Amino acid sequence: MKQLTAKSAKSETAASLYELPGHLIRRCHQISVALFLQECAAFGITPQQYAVVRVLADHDGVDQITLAGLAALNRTTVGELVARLKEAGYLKRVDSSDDRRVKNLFITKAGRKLIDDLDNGVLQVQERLLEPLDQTERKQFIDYLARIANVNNELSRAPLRPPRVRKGFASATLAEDDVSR
Amino acid sequence: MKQLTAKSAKSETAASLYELPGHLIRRCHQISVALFLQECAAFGITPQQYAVVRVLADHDGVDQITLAGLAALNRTTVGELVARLKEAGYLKRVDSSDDRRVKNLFITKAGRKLIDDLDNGVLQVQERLLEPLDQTERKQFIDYLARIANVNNELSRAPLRPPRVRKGFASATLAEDDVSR
DNA sequence: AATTAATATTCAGTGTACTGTCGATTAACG
DNA sequence: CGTTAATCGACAGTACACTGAATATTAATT
Repeated sequence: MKQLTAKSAKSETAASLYELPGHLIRRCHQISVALFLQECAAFGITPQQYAVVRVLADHDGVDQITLAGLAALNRTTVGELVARLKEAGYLKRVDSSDDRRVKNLFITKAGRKLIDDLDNGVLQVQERLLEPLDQTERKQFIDYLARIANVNNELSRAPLRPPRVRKGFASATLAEDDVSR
Repeated sequence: MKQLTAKSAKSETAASLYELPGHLIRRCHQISVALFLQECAAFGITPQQYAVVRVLADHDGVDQITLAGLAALNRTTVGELVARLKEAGYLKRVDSSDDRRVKNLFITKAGRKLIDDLDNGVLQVQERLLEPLDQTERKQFIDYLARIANVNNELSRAPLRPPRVRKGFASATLAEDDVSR
């Protein structure tokens, strides 16, 4: 038995492209990136590069795969980002002595300074992005985003991953809890 | 006079990376893309390619720049997408007789069939994406996204643009109004 | 009509975002 | 302890997402 709703009518396209969440999310992402680049133009840094350095500030010494998980980026993408950030002097790569496959990544002083310098700018970007919403709506919006991102995390091709606890390392940062929520 | 809030304390970083709307939007975008690719794997099509064909279905015969505006994509990106979609047989490119700079783009029967075939899949993608939210929240979320995208539209590096009314063309589709809202 | 300005497309270059595969190395298993 | 499995990083390949400049052409201005 056919449903007699509007959607079952053959020629009627489901919803306007301009109302599809996927399309809207892409546009919001474009705007977010544009605002970041504009705000941080003086530093010649991208949002993804910022995320990588920022993660490193809290998890100094991790390997690239772990870093990718913590930044929700693909391993190959992180490899390229790391190469550029190393070139720019914001991080260092050191061959691990424990595991000859691994390259440990360490934030430099310039990297820490970058995070400090960008702190206000990053906040302002978020402010400008959310300007169309009032305070209550902003909280809700962020909550919705977080729920969608976290509940569907494993559906992503580059999911967020907490750092694996490694052999003799007593994890200095209480990472596990921090990431998942 | 210094404010004595937490934020003025030097070492305290403003907000967790994982709570920044920009970062969350990127992760939601990743998930949205992953879901689309998975759902439409049989057709070998990406969300952006879908958007382009979809726009063309409503604005057959437009030039690339107009198409870029209607899909909120960069002109160069659209050029590449068009090349691939032409190769795949979903659209045709015809040199304009009016203006020798212009290449008019036309959707093919295969293109229209694609849109039809993908209709249900696209709806299911949105459904799965928004699953963490209840019906009321979904409406709100979409409204928030639309407001952020539309109010900040001009801040994007690839803003949404209604089609310019061209010389002797009585625009068949009521485009203007459709796009802005 | 000649100069200037604007527009459509393309090209070269950079950066993000993956997949699939490979070599080197380490961990797990029997 | 030796085979197998898993893991880290790199490479090749594809697609999206831009910027800035060049080319060709049309529109606007003097």
